[in-house]
Amino acid sequence: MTKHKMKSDAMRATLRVTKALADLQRVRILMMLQPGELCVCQIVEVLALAPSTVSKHLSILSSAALVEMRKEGRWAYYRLPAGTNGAHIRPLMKWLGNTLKNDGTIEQDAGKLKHVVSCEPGNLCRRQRKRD
Amino acid sequence: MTKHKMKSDAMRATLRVTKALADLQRVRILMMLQPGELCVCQIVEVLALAPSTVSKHLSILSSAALVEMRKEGRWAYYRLPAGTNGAHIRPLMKWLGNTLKNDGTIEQDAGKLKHVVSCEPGNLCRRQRKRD
DNA sequence: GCTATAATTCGCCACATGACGAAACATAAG
DNA sequence: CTTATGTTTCGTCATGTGGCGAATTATAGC
Repeated sequence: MTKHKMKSDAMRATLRVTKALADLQRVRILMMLQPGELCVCQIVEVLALAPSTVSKHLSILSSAALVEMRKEGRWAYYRLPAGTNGAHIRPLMKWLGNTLKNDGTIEQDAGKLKHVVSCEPGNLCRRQRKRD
Repeated sequence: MTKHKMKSDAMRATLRVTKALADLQRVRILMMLQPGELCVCQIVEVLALAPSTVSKHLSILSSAALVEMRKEGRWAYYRLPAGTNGAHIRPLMKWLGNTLKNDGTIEQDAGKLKHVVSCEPGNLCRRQRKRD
């Protein structure tokens, strides 16, 4: 059963996930989200990339079901999928967390995050605009 | 300690692994190796790719420590790292196996493998040469 | 030593991917 | 309604990646 023309649906989903994990910036995002949800501008601040670039990364992570999104007003908050939704990829996240223990980049990102989360998103984006 | 200029060694290793997993052919190879070691020409036979291409894939998997190699005469046998060597990536392989349960491509590969392993490597390569 | 052969390395090409800025979109504020 | 602003989409470009065949390497057999 479920044979004709299904052409490896599982493989497609699997590769969406592994490809999503095969990029430095996306791994940094996932690790940043471990403590809790973040809005796009906060991620932009830590990664120091163009908003459009970060948005693209988030959409790739989203397609792989590695993150979930929530809109609140003008802001978009991203988080790791909780509960049943995240069950499938939980082992991967655990592996990621283990292999990246003590990684310099991740530690620095966590440091920056501490400062970033203490600001209102609004102030943050205003600051980003100033820099042009 | 271990700070100055180490520039995220863990991250480099992690990305070597995730990038290695982010390709259809390499995932097929890893799944093929679950039952046991295979020589290059057997893998070539199943994937139906040029030997040079398969060799490249195997070297990428090797750099990521996802496979080990053993030379016997003219033949090179590849296998999943066993015991302590494979401990780090075991969770990943387990996840891969789970998500690819019932995948069409993987099932077909397993089918081809049954026929391929029943031949001597020598005969196999002879057959491949014939096809030019 | 020479030939045959399994595997790898190299050079090349087509295509995928990540980066940016500009433009478009959606929602809050005036 | 109009403006301001956070995010996304689109177009473009530079770089990375996967594929092959030719050349190279290493080992078995004559």
